[in-house]
Amino acid sequence: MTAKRPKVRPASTSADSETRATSDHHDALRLWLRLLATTNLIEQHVRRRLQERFATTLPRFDLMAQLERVPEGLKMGELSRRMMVTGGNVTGITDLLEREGLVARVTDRSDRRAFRVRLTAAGRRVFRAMAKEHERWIVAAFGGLGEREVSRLAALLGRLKIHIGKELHK
Amino acid sequence: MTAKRPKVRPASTSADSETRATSDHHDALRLWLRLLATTNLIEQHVRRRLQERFATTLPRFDLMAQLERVPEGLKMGELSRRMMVTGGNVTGITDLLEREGLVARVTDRSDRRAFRVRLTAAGRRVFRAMAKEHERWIVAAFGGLGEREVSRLAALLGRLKIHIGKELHK
DNA sequence: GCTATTTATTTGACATCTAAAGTACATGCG
DNA sequence: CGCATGTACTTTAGATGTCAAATAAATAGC
Repeated sequence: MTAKRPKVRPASTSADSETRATSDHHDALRLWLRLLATTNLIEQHVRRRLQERFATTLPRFDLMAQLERVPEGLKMGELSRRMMVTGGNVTGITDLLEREGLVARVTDRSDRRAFRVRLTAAGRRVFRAMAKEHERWIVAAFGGLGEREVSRLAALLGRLKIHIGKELHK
Repeated sequence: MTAKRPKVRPASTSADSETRATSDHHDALRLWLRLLATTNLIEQHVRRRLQERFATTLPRFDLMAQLERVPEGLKMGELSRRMMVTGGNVTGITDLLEREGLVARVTDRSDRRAFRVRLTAAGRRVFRAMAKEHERWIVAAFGGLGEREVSRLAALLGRLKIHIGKELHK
């Protein structure tokens, strides 16, 4: 494992399994902090721009993004599942978007408890403009990486995500 | 830009700049969504465990982690900077931790506007227990990756982070 | 020494979030 | 039919977050 690259490790000389485990721990922690920091950096960037350019927020953008792919609209529960947030949360965001006239709650004929949330014409128009810029921001954010690196990063994250999925049920 | 690496791309045959640009865009977007999803998965996992095992939250854990390294304590502003959150936010979290007896506000003799926030003895004890488990969770989360992959991922994220830093000022 | 500005923190108003309780409708089953 | 249970959403309470305004103390400049 350490064989391939006989890198100097400044802090620890010994290579017994005890020490090894410990530095692996620190590696994992450091990696986690870096992953978190990087993601947050991009996320904050996107939030700020959404605010500056469109006076809106990430959760609203996300909700609209879900709706844009489904012209008939989605039920609250469906939105909640797709966005991986609580129902109460979806209620709140939908309220605000409705107040802004970007989405509408349409009563569901087959189930009077439920309704479909859909983008309004204005909502669709606004979303398309936002999505276009949003994509530019993301492309710029990842512009420092070459095509090779992008696919490597995607592959590593893919493996990580799958492992976490299994880990989660313990 | 694209000139440097005339790599073959399995999915798309045409290689004119228009098509290239478009699929790069989608690659970047997909990568971003995966990065976000992976990070959130781990983060939610940690939050849930902190709640179950210690009836606490990630921001409180983070604040205590900052304090643990500095026995003399840190001023609110310093905490705010290190945690990369607003001052108002730090005020709130500190209030709660103080209410729980885990940190204490100590008046600063040299500046009557400020004070130092420090871990109490109980806070230090509790934090050490949490940190120990926290590290185990993280190690387990990244357990699917080998040492090689960990350092590759760290390197890629490092590059990304640096690029974003520059991008942010535009 | 005194005012103008800056710095440290708190407060207040809002937007997200979650978890848990409440409401209203749907559905299964005797 | 008529109730028991389940489902779809909303509501409420509490913790995070942000930004902007309010306080209070330190410091700069004249």
